[in-house]
Amino acid sequence: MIVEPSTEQIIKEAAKKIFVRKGFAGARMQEIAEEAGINKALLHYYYRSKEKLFEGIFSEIFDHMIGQLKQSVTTDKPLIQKIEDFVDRYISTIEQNPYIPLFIVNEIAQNPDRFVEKIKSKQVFPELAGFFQQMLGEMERGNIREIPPLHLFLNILGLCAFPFIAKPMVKAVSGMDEDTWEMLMKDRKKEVKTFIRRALMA
Amino acid sequence: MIVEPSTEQIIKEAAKKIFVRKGFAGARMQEIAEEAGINKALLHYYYRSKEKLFEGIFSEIFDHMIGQLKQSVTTDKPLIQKIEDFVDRYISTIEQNPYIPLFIVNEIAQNPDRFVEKIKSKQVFPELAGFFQQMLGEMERGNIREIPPLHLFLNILGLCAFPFIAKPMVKAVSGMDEDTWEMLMKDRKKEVKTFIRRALMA
DNA sequence: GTCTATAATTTGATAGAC
DNA sequence: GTCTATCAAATTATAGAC
Repeated sequence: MIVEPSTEQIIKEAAKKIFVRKGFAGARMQEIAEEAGINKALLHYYYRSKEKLFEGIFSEIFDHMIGQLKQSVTTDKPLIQKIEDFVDRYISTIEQNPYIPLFIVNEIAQNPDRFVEKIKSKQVFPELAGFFQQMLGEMERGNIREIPPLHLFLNILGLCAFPFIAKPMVKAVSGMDEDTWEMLMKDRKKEVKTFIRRALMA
Repeated sequence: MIVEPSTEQIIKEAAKKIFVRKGFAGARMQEIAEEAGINKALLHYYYRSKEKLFEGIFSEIFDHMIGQLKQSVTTDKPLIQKIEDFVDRYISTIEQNPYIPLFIVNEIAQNPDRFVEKIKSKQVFPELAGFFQQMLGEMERGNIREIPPLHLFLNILGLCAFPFIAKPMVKAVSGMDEDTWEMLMKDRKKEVKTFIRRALMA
């Protein structure tokens, strides 16, 4: 049974697409309306303002990413496998939404205060603390090499997310075409996992 | 002998500051004028339009970064030392201009075509090709472990740049204050170099 | 060169008919 | 709910005096 999407849903999808590509400052209500196949007035009928529309979109996207992030970290597996699950899941998520990481990082940078409160309520820190404890435990037991957990976490995030954040720059600088890029990314999960494993294993 | 900066130079500095923080779409000519301590009309007197002003700023910043990048890669040193020099230099450069990486990546993402031509003239690819050849050589000789050069290069770039690109997000998510962040970054060069060395050495 | 004042354009938001 | 028409504010750009 196929339900056709409500106007509200159509607007949300259109807004998501435009906001994610152009950012809040660069997005135009007119463009969102066109993308949705309606007019500007209707945008304001459903959402009172550009600000409110954006707020809804951003929350949805951010919650989804945080949710993904938590899932891999919360399981009961041994550290190395947990890290590799994290890499697989995180890169898969990004591959499906390649513009998202740059979008999130950018909007928070533009307006950090707006998000501090929202994020606190997400309670991601306890999960991370557990993850870090597990790292420290493995180091004490000599199973992995010494490295401050936060640096290791930054390394993992960076190895996963950076290529997608920097893709337009890398392609421009190297003159790489889209096919070559895709071939490169096809191996990315494997290469990242190998790189991390080598760095951690004594 | 101290020469006081010309109005043109003052404008350029002000514009750089505002553009880098807000991006092209988010920056306002009024704000740039205020930052420079002049009025909007004078901006248009020296640079014809917002677009032209931005173009000049971006080129200068981008050229500087590419120049830094090339320097470390072009020397005659052994690979591992070349990589470690690169990390030191790159992170130092970023620390002095923490907003630059996100700015560059973002503006290229917004308007890739604008830069393809400009970048080609920079001839960064030959230098990179030499760097990659050196990597392959070291792998053949068994001095470092096997890894596709482009992946290794992405890893190095990501490990250096990502923390600064994601700083606002990381701080927001973890509730970290500025002092703690600075303590973390104080060790960043060392941690990155160690991580890479471990991953490469058999 | 630098300013004030203002034009021209873009853009978010609303009024009101259907 | 959806549209057309229009307003109000913001923003880039220019004219013209000094």
